[in-house]
Amino acid sequence: MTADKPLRADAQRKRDALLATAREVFDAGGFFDLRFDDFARLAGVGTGTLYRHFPTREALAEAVYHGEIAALCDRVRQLQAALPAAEALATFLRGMVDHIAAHEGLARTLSTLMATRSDALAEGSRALEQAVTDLVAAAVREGTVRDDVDAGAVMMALHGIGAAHDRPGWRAEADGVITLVLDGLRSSAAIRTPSGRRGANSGTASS
Amino acid sequence: MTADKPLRADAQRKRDALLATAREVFDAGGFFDLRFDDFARLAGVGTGTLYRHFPTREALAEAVYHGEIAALCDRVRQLQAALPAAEALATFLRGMVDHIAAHEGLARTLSTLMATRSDALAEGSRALEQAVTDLVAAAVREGTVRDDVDAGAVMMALHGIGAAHDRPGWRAEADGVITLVLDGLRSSAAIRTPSGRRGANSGTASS
DNA sequence: CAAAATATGGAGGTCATCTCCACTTGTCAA
DNA sequence: TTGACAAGTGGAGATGACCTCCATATTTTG
Repeated sequence: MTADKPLRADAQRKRDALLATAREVFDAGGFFDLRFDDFARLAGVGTGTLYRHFPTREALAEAVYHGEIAALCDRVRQLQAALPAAEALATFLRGMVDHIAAHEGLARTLSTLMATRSDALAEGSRALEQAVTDLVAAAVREGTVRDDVDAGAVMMALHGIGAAHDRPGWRAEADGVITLVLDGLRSSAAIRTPSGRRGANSGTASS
Repeated sequence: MTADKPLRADAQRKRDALLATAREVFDAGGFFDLRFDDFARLAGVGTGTLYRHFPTREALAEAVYHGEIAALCDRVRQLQAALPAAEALATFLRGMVDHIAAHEGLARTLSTLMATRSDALAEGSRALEQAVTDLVAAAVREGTVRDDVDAGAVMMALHGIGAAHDRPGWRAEADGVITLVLDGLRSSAAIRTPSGRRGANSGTASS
């Protein structure tokens, strides 16, 4: 995937400068308010160079995002190694809320990107999704989590939390979502609903 | 809120044309791929007229969105009148997934708007949020739903479903989220977790 | 019917995005 | 070290979307 092309020394330096500046702006949340050209100047490179390294805004974002994802994946694996799966999952999800809370700008930027151009970003976040899926699968094997709900649902809920981060009562609501998801995931909940499969299509709210 | 100004006959006709076209493009999901000027031509009006009626893309979207929201609010109230609150809530949430599935383009457009410019849209969706909040409150009074989780959490989960609508296994995952939320909302789940308040800050995933 | 009020539409200004290429910088073999 | 070729740079300017402005057209009213 990452075919390391021997990049020229000079080029590497510029690229790093771009990436460093991007990270700053990204985290400050002003990623979309800044003219792309000015962004180049801010990083101390010419527009041409900026476009050479990152053809689009999204490409740049994706590069920054990549490191972030890697760190989160590491954390998932650390937790999985240290705790029972169900607990690891709970801790990770709670920690995710803290993390998003601590990096508001980043969350904002990411959700915007997700909504507009999901192609590259969705691809990049696949790794995190895989890690979470593994964790959920482990919890299912433990018997502490129901097996009739896809791990993707957890990602979806997480996505909702990130995307809605500018709501007034965000923190409380985000904690609420996590609580609902975790309690909903307990196997006993599945037992309490023995009918199993739930109908997919029913009354539709016509517009 | 909607102070009806006596609009000139001609103006009303143009406005309707704009709105009708908007709804089509909106539903087709091409709302952001279409040049705003071309949009005017498509509706058979001049650019000036377009901008007179809807100063920004968002304003136009908001106008379309408004009707949608009203319909959903109606549905919430109908269900609440016809069923026990907990059941009404479940039916509404399941129905929402059907609805989003049936209007993919609209869901896509809305989530994009939410992410980019939440001001007007968030304001417009307040009505729906209020209706859902009422419904949850009724279920809490019934005793069929826990009282320690904000109704906003449900909206957040819903938001996540809408925003992630282009995932491969969307339908199954969306149903999964709803299942988790509904099972998580059962009062008994709260009883099973008697410690009550959950810590807000713990280990953070440093980046 | 005339005139006053209201609305139209599209030509053109403004500004962010992106391309292109003359020039600079790095690399490598001799 | 040096020359020469490859690799990269940067910013001037083309492109094209967004929005404003106002001379003209359409309604409404007295």
